[in-house]
Amino acid sequence: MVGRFGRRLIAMEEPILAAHEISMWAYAVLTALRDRPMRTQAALASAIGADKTRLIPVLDDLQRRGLITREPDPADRRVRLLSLTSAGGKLHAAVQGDIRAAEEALLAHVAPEDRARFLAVLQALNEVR
Amino acid sequence: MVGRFGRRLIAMEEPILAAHEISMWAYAVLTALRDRPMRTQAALASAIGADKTRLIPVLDDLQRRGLITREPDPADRRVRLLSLTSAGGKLHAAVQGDIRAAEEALLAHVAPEDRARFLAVLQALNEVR
DNA sequence: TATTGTTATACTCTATAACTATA
DNA sequence: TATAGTTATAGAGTATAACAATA
Repeated sequence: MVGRFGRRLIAMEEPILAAHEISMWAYAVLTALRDRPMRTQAALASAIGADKTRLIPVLDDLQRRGLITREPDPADRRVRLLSLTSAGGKLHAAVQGDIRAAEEALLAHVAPEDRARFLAVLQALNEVR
Repeated sequence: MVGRFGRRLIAMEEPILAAHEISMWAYAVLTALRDRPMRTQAALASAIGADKTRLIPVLDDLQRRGLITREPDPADRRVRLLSLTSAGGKLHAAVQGDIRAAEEALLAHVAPEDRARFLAVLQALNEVR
């Protein structure tokens, strides 16, 4: 059931991401960087559960489109300082808004008191152990 | 959250399936055939949301291990009649038992009244539209 | 020598197309 | 000719290993 629901959500999000010309990984990057800038690409990769090598083309694209900054740290020129540009922040907000609206529409089929309980249990299960 | 929970469940199930030397697709096949035998491989594939071509090595293996039968229909020798053997049924029951036990252990962290509600909402969300 | 990022390579999963056999 | 199943091939997505730059 969880698998089916997850696939349903992904199917629901895909056209939204496509409309903003952004991949799921790119969206994950924007979300992570909105929470806080990162000092290394490896830290970003582990934060979103991705491999560092498969993040590189994603970062290349985001940088080329002016959605993130990616500069060598003057103190240690091996590492790349990553942060969101204002354009990146705006795009993230737009995508997040669309996704939340779609989620709300789906959750509208559930009674409000069940809805809150459902989300709380889901969160609790994710925090077990 | 749903994605994270789904990945967690998959990670939980993987060692169980591996212990029984069975893949996730093979388990899906056994489950579908336990519910009812199938008249064609294509019907089985669509029942479990798989492509018919990627089912073939799975069926080859299950047949070789004596877990399913797979015989040409005498009435139309193009189609293969599929059903579970008793060994297949036993293996499915064993795997399902182990998976259910692991799920119960996880759900034990949730209050019993929340648990039923959670599963009901999950099912309802899957039935929307 | 160790670490960050990058590139090249290989591997897994999946889908598409071509083929065989039956009808 | 049309359909069920099979095989061969190609395409994503991902991970592993080798490499370059910097410390």
